[in-house]
Amino acid sequence: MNYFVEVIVPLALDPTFTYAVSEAEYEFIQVGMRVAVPFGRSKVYTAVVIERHNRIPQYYEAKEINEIIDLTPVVTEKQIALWKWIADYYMCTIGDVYKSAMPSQLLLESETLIQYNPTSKITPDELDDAEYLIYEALQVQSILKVEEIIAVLNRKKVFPVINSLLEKKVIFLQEEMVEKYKPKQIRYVKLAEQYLAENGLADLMEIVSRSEKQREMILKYFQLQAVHKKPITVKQLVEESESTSAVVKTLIDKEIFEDYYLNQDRVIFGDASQDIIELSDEQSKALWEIGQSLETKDVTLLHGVTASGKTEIYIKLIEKYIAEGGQVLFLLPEIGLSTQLVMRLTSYFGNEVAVYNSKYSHNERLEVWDQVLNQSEKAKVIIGTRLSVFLPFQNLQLVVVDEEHEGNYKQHDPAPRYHGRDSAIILAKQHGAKVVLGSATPSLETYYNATQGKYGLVELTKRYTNVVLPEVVLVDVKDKYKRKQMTGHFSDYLIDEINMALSLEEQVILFQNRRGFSPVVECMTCGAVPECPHCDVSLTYHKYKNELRCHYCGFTLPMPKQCFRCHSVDLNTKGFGTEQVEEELKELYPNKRIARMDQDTTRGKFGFEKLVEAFQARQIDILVGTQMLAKGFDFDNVNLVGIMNADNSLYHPDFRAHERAYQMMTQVAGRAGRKEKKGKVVIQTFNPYHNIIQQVTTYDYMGMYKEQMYERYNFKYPPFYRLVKLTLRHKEFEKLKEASFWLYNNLKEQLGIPVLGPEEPAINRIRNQYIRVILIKIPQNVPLVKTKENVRRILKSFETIGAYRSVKVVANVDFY
DNA sequence: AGCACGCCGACT
DNA sequence: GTCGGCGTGCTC
Repeated sequence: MNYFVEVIVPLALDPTFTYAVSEAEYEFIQVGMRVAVPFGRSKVYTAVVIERHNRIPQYYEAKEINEIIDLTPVVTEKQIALWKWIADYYMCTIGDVYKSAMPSQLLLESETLIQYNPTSKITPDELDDAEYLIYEALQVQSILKVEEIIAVLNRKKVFPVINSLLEKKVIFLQEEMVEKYKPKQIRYVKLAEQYLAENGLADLMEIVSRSEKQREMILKYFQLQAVHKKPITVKQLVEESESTSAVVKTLIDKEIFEDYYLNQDRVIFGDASQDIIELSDEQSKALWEIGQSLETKDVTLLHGVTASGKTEIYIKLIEKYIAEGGQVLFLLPEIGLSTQLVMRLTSYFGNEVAVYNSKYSHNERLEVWDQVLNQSEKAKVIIGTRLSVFLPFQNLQLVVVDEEHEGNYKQHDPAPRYHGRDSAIILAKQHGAKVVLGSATPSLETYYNATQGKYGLVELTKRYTNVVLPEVVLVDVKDKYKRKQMTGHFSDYLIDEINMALSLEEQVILFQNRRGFSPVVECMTCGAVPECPHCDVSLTYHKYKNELRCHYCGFTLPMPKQCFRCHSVDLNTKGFGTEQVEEELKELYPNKRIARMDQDTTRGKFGFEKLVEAFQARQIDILVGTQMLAKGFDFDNVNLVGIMNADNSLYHPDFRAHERAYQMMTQVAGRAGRKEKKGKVVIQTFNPYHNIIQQVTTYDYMGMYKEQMYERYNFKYPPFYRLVKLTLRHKEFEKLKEASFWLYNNLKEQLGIPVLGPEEPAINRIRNQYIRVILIKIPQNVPLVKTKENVRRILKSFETIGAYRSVKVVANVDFY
């Protein structure tokens, strides 16, 4: 009998791979265990077993695995099923998913090591120069890495030399698996067993009667034990008894104490607080409705206006599910921007919460993984970003997706290009768990699903403290300019409002959806605008460093003194960003404390938190910022919010621009008046009669929904059509053009559904690569899976055409 | 994706 | 003559 395992390797390769195992290994291995496998000529990868079988491969000989890494599975079958779903749905390989789903420590690294062969009979004069250099180096250091050999020889190609040395048997290769994770351990003490009996303490006192220090320590131990009922660390014991570790050592030597080590969990929160959450009538009703809805529907949308107190409802829900022993996943679009919410949940649930996101250290991530896998008490609730859908849940009962409409849930850059919310719904389905989606401004897709009865719907129309929604005032900037009532980018009305707020010692938030000082520099003589030499975009002016910067590739240029084309010195800046708003404010309010919040000022590790804290502590009077401001932070002392320019968010060449603009403005507006007082929102715009702006002012979500849905229907967009975007890149314009037409024509002919393109995007070159985009629109009545299979097939045949092989194609499903 | 192999141009 | 460029094919 032959024994094989089917494994996934952490590479962007479609197939799974077959390896041979011995009978004993076969018996031992379970699906979900990791094995180290040789792959290609000299690599060793950590693969995960997804099947055990006896089918002998017909066209090749299976290699043997190197070793089995785990004693028990670290990946569950449900996880593998989810990986398959993601790979299928988002059109990537399962290896891509595997690679990004696992904590890096579980994906061991292989490093090729070169070792001197002591039994070699070759003498140095039989070697050429390069070979001799390596030989010599190995006399000093018996093991060398390939990269060290590169350094020794001072050249890149070293394999021929290594190969020749291997042939001459001067050296041999060693593939060493490096286990990177070492759990941080803490030393604890406990009483030796014989003293655990009733009269143990008395016996002990007898034994140590001659040492006061030892007696004290033992008494302290009993005391601590009685109070905390938890394991006692050596450190704690030494500190509390004001003693030294020498005393501990003596007691251990006397076999009174025993020491032992436990892994420290690096993510530590305090004990659960005794916060008592009292729901308002409105909230209780919503909670009850969610419960009812989840009886029949797997997914329910909680649509509640800003500051309607969704968090309290989530907490009550979570409490109910963990009381039943289930695991709960709480998804956020971005941890960094939700500090307040995370604090709220962690302080409420204390040690039962674990946070999982990519910014945490690898060790912390691995700890959370293990806790979830082992259903630890410390990980009943997982708060995390989209990445958390990959955790090895055992008994998931509830998933909450907060700010469900956020674009951050979608991963764009490296494959897998998955959507956190949608993947979470699939994850929940596997576990038979319930899903609650929450938002003040639900995405059209979700709201559509709710109106179609696919999801349940619960609405909260009142704010938590019964404060009315802020009043929204529109300022027609065009008119204000005409009447000369503008100071810089501030209308007289907005200035009056700011003055009023400041005089009441309230804080003000101003929103400008663009960072930097002013986006572009223009020559006033010839109209030339400096552009990035690698990308097809204009450079952005950053006053702080007085330089021009490309937001796509990071290229920078010192601010030129003259126009690059006509050498005129008359250069001017067009448009404006957060930095300019901040400048103008400093002139208007020289005595006030003004701060700016955008990607540039929050870059540092806790830059964002620091700003939030400073604002909370009222050390900032006026805060200017980008989108970041819109993401759930609640401050009591803000009643005025100004939107500097509502228009630039309206005119993106994107079918979601209007929906996004509505969501963003509504969210920003929601920052105003969260406590007792009714807030005010001032929107400066050139288009006060634009529908979206009108809908924002009247909080007309339904109006926006209906109008946008009408457009989506007419122009064949989601939710009526599913979109797949194919992006092609190549450094040669002509080749790319030809290749993209070939692909377009084949898709068009074979799919029989709308295919658009191949379009040259507005930015048609990034990092010296030209770009073309093809858009596939899949109607509701056309089978999705079948269509994607066809697209895959066509892409395969595209790849077999020699001339197009160097053209990179990336598929992005549901890219919005 | 990596990575080796193999075939072509620019230098010791 | 070699070094190093990139196109091509393969990985169980």
